Amino acid sequence: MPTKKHEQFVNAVQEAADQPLNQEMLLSLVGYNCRRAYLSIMPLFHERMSELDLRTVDFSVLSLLHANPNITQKRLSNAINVSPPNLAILLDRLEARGLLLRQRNPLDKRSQTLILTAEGERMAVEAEDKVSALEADATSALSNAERAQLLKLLQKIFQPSRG
Amino acid sequence: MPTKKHEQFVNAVQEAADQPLNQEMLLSLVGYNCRRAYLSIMPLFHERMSELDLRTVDFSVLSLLHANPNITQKRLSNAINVSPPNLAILLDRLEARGLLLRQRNPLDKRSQTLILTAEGERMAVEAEDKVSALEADATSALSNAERAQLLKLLQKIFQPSRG
DNA sequence: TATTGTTATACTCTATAACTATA
DNA sequence: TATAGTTATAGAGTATAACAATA
Repeated sequence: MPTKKHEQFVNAVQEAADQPLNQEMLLSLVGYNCRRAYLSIMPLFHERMSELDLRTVDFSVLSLLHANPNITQKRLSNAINVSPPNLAILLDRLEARGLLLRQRNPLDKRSQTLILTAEGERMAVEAEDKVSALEADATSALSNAERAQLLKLLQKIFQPSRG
Repeated sequence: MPTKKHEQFVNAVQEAADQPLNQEMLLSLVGYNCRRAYLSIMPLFHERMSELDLRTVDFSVLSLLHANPNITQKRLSNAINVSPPNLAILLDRLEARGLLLRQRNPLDKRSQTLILTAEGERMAVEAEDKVSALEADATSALSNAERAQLLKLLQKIFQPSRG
C-alpha cells in the first residue's frame, strides 16, 4: 500500500525523467567549458595521430624542438609543464625511436640540449600538418574570425600579462 | 682542440639560449590553448575547494544533482562523461559523507535515482558560490562581454548542433 | 650550496572485464 | 536478450623523494 510520501517520490522521479538536464551552472564556467571543448577535440587527435604513434605531449615536444633546436631539457620542461622525471622517460622513448638526440651542453655541462634527427624533423612536419587539419575539422563550427577570437581570449587567461 | 663542427654546435646552443621560445605552432591550436587555460584555472580551484574536500568531478555531481534532483546514475554518468564503474565509487564516497542518497527507482528497479541530502544541498550552494568567485578571479583578464563570448565559442565546439 | 637531470616509486585518473539484479 | 549498476583490476598520467654530476 503506497504511502503519500512514496507517491510524491514516484512523481518526482517521473518528472526528473521527463525533463532535459539542467546544466546551466556548469556551462557558465570557463574551466568546465575549456575541459569539454578539449575533450571533444582529443578523440580526433588520437585517431589521426595513432598512425604516427604520438601522444599530445610527444607532439608538443617535437613541435617545440622543430621551432627551437638546441634548447635545454630545463627550458622544454618549463614550456610544456612536464616535470623533469616525467620528461626524462618521455625523451628516452623519443630518442630510442631515433627522433631526437640529447647532447651535453658545452656551455654548462649540467644540462643537455635537444635536437631533432632528420627523421624527427620529417615526423614533426608530418605531425604538424596532420594536427592542423584535425584541428580545423574539430572546430569546423567556428568561422576563421571566431577561431582567432577564441585563441585570443584563451591566451588572455593563461598569459594575462600579454593583454 | 675544437673542431669546426664543435664550434658551430656551441654557437647554435648559445643562440638557442639567447632567444625567447617560439611557441607559434602550439599557440595556434585550439586544443592546446583550451588545455593551457584549463590548467591555469585548476590550481585556484584546488586551493579554494580543498576546504570543502571537493574535486572538480565531485563538484560537477553536486551541482548537477542540485539542479536536477532524482535523476538516475545513468543520466548523470552520460552528462559528466564518467564511466559507470568510476561513478559508482565516486558516489560511494559522497554518500558516505552524507551528501547524497541513492534510491531504487520505483519506475525501473534496475536503476537508482540520486538526491542530495540537506547537508548536500548546503554543500552544493556553498561550492557553487566559491567556484563562481574563483572563476571570476581566474578569468579577471577578461571583460564580462569577452567571458560570455568565450563561453559561446567553446560551446560551439562541443555542442555544434546548437549553433 | 644550488642546479640539471635521472631513477625509483607512489598516487590519481581512466578504462576494461566479469558479475548481479531487473527488464 | 539487453540494461543499470557494482566489483575487481589494469593501465596511463602525474607527483615526490633520493641520488649523481656539475656549477
